[in-house]
Amino acid sequence: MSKNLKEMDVLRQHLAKHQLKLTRQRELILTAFLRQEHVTAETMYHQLAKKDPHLGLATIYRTLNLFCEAGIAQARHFGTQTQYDNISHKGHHDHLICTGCGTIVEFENCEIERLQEEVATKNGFVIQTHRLELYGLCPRCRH
Amino acid sequence: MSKNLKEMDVLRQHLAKHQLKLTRQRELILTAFLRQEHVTAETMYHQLAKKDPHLGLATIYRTLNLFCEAGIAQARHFGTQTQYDNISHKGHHDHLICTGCGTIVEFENCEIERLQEEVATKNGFVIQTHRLELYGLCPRCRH
DNA sequence: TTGAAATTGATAAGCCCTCTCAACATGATA
DNA sequence: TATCATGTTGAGAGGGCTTATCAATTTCAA
Repeated sequence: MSKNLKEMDVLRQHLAKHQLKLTRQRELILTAFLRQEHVTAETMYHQLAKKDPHLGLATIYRTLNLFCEAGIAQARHFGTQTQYDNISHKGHHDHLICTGCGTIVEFENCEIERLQEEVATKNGFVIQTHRLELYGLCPRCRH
Repeated sequence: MSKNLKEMDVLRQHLAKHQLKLTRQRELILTAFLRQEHVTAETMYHQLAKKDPHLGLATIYRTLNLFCEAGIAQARHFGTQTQYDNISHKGHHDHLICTGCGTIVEFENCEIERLQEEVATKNGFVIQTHRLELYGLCPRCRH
């Protein structure tokens, strides 16, 4: 609960800073978004159809993109679709993605993160964010 | 030269194994593909228009996807387009991307690759490919 | 050389996402 | 609290990129 409030505040601040408004739809979508690790606009569209049958798909896309700008979500292209990851609820994590069944396993590896910083520094870059995806076959799809 | 022959052999073997045929277009596209680091289907379409004005865009897409299946190329979604990377000509590389000016710096880091394998193994996965992108500010954009 | 089977080119179709715009909601202001 | 300028929404049209369709053509094993 308190976590949701925290995210809601991040959103509120972002909205205030850009002369945007907090709408019923944005609250609804944020609440549902925070309950999950990754979502697709399409997925949320179906999930939320029960709570608000008139919620439009365009609004979901717009709102998820808004979350990205606010630093609450992160867009990731997977296959032909865009996945929106919840990056603020818990620490950053990377993905192991099964090319067979689409299963996504999350992982964190400090050592890799440290090496990334090293590479960035060596090139004079300051990292803001990163994305690491390992594609392969999960145990079940390996035969 | 000998390298191109090597790739051509990889393709030939893949074709033979799947009852596919080596066509003039496939040779043409492979030769052009091997000369570059990353390409877009659209890019190749324009490049090859001079050599073969009737070469269709669909054929290029089909052929690049074929190269992916043969292990010669690797598809990567970048923005709204698909980039096809030449992964066999030289080693795999990752990207440092400047969020300020869009500059892309390539890098390789064996240690990171090794740790990725470790993570995959720990989760029972067999990695086929991966993608690592570090987003941040380049030296010039840091003020 | 022949012919079954794969491939091509042109374009239609499909998918995912964004744009458009009239109707509506929000929230700063009085 | 009422007003109203401005942002937002929903529905569908539009758009960019990629794949499917299919008749004509090419490949290659026999």
